[in-house]
Amino acid sequence: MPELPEVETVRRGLSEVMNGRVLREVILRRPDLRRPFPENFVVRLEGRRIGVLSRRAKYLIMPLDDGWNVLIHLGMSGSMAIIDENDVSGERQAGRHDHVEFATDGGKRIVYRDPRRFGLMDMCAASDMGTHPLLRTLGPEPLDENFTADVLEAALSGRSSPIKTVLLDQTVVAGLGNIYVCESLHSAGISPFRPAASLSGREIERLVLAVREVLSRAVEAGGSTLRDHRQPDGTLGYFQHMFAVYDREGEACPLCRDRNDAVISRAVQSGRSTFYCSRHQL
DNA sequence: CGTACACCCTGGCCGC
DNA sequence: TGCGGCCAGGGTGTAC
Repeated sequence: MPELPEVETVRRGLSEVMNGRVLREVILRRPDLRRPFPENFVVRLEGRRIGVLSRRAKYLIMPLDDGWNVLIHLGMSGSMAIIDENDVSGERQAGRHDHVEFATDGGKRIVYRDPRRFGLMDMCAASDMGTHPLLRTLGPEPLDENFTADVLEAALSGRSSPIKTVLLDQTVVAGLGNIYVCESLHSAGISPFRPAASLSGREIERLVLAVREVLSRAVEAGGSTLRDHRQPDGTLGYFQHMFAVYDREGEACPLCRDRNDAVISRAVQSGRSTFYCSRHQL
């Protein structure tokens, strides 16, 4: 579930209760997620003051006042819940998939849930952000200025794999997942099956614009659900969003409204579902 | 190096 | 209601 817009939404929600706060207590309920937690994780966090939360690709970055950063990846099923300690007065019991808790000096408890445990947490010195193994190979941020048609064209050149697959490669562009790749290609009118290197300069320009548009609209949608619809249990990261093609096999293509024969198709590429409109994605 | 695929893990849904 | 099979938004390791 969590791709760039969802992680960004989580970051914004957590910022309100974590930025500038001291970590009063950290609880680990198991030794690992997808990989083990860093050595002495709890001790290295407790008592530290948090700086300003940021994000790189699908990683949440929590800077500490001793020059270390905590890296958090939500994997496929991770989410964060904000709990007000005054509301529950210690009677809350941890759910089966509540693996980590961060309690702050502001009276909030942030709970990391991840049923499938494909997420991870790691630590990285602020000076190593450019060299850390998890961050080093990441491509450009799609919403940054340096994600340009020229940069994408260079990354696509020499790649014979389908454009769908290549856009999922985090070294090409960082933060897209299966949903937003489908949405972006649909919006740009480009077939997911095209060899990446076969895209023309004009198509690549369209694709860059589409990626930007699709992602920023999703971030906006996340922001509004954050404001208007904070869930009762405080869960962040799951918000309703209307997709044009994703999971809409058999429905009419919203970009081909004049044609009642234009229907969303589903195919499997590299073992993952692709949703597309064969009429206008060429 | 680029590509294809199995795999990590749990839960939800569908058909029988 | 129970059960097997299939599916899921991510990333990595391995083999070719």
